[in-house]
Amino acid sequence: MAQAKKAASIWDVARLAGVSHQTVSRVVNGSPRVAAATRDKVLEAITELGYRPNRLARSLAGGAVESVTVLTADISLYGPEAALRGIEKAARALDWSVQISVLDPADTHSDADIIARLPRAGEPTIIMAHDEPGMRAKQVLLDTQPQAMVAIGPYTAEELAASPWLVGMDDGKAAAEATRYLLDLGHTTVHHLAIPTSTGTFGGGRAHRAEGWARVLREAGRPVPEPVPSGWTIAEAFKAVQPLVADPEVTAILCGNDHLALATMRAAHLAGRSVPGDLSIVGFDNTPFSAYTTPALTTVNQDFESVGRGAFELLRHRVDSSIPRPVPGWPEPELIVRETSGPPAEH
Amino acid sequence: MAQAKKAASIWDVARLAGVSHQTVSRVVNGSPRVAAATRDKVLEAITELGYRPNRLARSLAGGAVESVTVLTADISLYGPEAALRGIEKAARALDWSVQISVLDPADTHSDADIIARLPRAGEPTIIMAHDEPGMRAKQVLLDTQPQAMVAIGPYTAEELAASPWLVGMDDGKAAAEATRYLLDLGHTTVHHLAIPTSTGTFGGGRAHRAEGWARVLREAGRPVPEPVPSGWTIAEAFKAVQPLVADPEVTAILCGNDHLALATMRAAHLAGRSVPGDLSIVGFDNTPFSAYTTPALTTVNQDFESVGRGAFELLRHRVDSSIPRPVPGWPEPELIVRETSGPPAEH
DNA sequence: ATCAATGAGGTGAACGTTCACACGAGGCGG
DNA sequence: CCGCCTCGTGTGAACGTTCACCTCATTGAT
Repeated sequence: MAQAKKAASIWDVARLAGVSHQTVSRVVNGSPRVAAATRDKVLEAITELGYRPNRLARSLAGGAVESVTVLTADISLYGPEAALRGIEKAARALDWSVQISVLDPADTHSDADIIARLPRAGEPTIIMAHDEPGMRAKQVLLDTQPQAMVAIGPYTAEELAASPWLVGMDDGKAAAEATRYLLDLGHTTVHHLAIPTSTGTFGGGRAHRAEGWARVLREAGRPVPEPVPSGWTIAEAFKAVQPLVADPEVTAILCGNDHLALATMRAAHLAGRSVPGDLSIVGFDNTPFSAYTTPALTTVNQDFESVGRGAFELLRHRVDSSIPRPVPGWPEPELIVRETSGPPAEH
Repeated sequence: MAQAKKAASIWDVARLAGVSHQTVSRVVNGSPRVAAATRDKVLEAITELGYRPNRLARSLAGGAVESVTVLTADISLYGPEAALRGIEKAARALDWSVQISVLDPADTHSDADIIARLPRAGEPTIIMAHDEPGMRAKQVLLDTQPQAMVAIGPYTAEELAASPWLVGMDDGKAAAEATRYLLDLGHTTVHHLAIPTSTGTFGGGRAHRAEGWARVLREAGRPVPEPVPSGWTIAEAFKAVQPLVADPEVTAILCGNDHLALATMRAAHLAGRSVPGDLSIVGFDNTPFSAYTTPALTTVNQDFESVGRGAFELLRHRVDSSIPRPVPGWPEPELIVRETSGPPAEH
C-alpha cells in the first residue's frame, strides 16, 4: 500500500542539500551563478527525493508563461485536429504545455462561461475560429485579452493583413482555383456542397470557400447555382447531397471538405452515376484517406499543421514582445488532381 | 491601446465590496453561510472588476483537483481521438480542465521526461496505452503515482479484472468474432493486416486483435498465416498489403483498423480484384467514413467515446475515494456487416 | 437571566514557486 | 591597503487561492 506521501518541494530539497530554497530554484532553472559543488549536492538531493517542479506554483509566482489553451468546437474535424497537432508539436519543442477546451455548439454558454474555461486571466489562447462557437469565442477573447490570443481560420489576404491576431490560409482563393479547374475541364457550371458557415450574430465569419467558388462562376459568366448546405458530419452530407446527385444536369460538385466529398461519391454511386464519367467531384483539405478512396479524390491540399505551428509562434510573439514576430511561411493551398474529376460526358 | 492592467484578485474584490477576502471566496464557491446582502455586494464588485478566479492558485492552495492530463502518442488515430472526446465531454460536464501531452514515438525521452510533462506531482492522468510510447508512459506512472492514473487500452477480461487502473474493451474477442464470421462465410482461412503491437521492452503490451484472430483459426483447425505487419498510416498499410492482394489464394483479410482496410480496398482495386467477389475485407473501429466507402466497409464497432468517459470516471474515483467506483457500462465491440464481405468465389 | 447553539464573517497560515534585493568573500586595479 | 566589482548564496516578500480556526452577534431553550 504505497501511501501517497506528499510530493517533495523545493524546500525539502534545500534542507537535504543544506542550501537555501533559492539556490535549488537556481539549479532547477539552470542559472549559471551557482558553484559546481553546490549544484551537484542539489542535484543529488533532487534525485534522492524524486523532486519534480510544480508548474502551477511556477506560473503563479510570475515565472515565464509556459502554457497555451486551445479553444475549439470539434477535434474530430480534420482541420482543427491537424492544427492542434501542429500547435502541440511546436509547444512541446519549447516545453510548453497544451490545454484543450471544447466549445459545445449546442451549449448556450454565456461569454463569461467561455473565459471561465481559461486557467487564469491572461492565459495565452488559440481559437479555432472556423465555425459559430469558435467565432464567438474569438470575439469574447478579443474583447477580454486581445494581447494573449490568436485565432486560426480561413481568411482572405486582406483580413489577415488587418488583424495581427489572425493566422490562416486563403481558402477562398483555393476554392476559386478548384472551380476554375472544373470549368476549364468543360463543365458548364459547378455546384457546391457547403460546410456550415460561421456567419451569425458575430461579424467576420463568412463562407470563404463558397465565396471563392461563386466569384469564379460569376466572372466566367456562368450560372451560379444555390449552394447546398450540409452539416459537418458525413451522414448529414449524404442526406443533403441527394438532390444534387439525382439531377442529371449536375456534372460537377465542389465539396466543402473531403468528408462531404466521400458522402457525395457514395450518393453518386447509389444513384447510378459514375465518377468522374457522369459527375466530377472535388473535395477540400486533402484528408489522409482521400488518396485511397476508389476512385481517388481530387482535392485541395492545406497544410493545417504548419498553420497551427504558425499560430503558436505568433502567440508567443504577442505574449512576449521580445520574441520576434514570425513570418508566415507555410505553403498556399494547392489543388491535387486525382481521379474523381474529368471532362463532362458528351451529350 | 488597452494596457494590460493586472487582473483583479480576490483581494481587490474584497476591498471594493468592503468585506474580507475569505468572504469573497465563499461567494465565489457558493458557500451558503453568507448573507444575501453581502453576497450581492460581492457579486457587484466581481462584475465591476471583471474578476475571474485563478485556477492555478486554486489548485495550489489545496482546493479540489479539477484537471486531468491525457498522455497519448497520436491524436490523429480514430481510437485515441474518440476517447479523448469522451474524456473531454465528461470533464467539461464537471468543469474540469483537460490538458493533453503527446508522446513522441521517435523521441528518446527518459522516464523523467515523461513525468516532467505533468503540471505537478500527483496530477490525475489518463494514458492511451495502445502502443509502445503509451505502454511505457503507463509503466512510468504506475511506478510513480499509481493512485492518480488510469490507462485506456485493449485488454482481455482477465487483465481488466486484475488491474484496477485499467479501462478498455476486449477487442481480442471482437477480432475473434469477425474471424469466425468470415470462416462461416466459407473462407478457408483469414489473413490479417496488423496494426503495430505494443510489445517491446515493456511487458503487458500485446496484439490483442491478432491474438483473437489466431485463436479462432487454430480452434477451427485452419492454417494460421503469418500476420502482415503494417504501420499506423494508410500509406504504410498500402505498401504492406501488396503481397496479400496479389495472392489469389487470399480470399479474406481482417484489417487492424478501418484505415488499413481502406488501403486494402484500394490495393485490391488496383490489383484487379473485386471486393467482396474475389476478396472479403473487414475493418476495425467503425470509423465514421467506413459506412460511406464504396463498397461500404464491414467493420467492428467500438464505442471509444464511452470508454473515454469511463476512464475519466474511474480516475475521479481513484483520486478521491469518496466518489464511488463507476461500473463499466459501455457496449461490447460488435461486428457490423456491410458490403465488403461475402462468400469466397467458386473455383 | 444564563448558556449553548447557530449564523455571519474575519484572521493568519499554507500551497510551491519566482523575483527583488541584500550580503559576504575574493580578486583586482589604483 | 583601500575601494569596487563580480561571484555565489541567502532573505523576505510576493503570486491568488483555500483551509483551519477564531470572533462576535443573535436566537432560543432552560
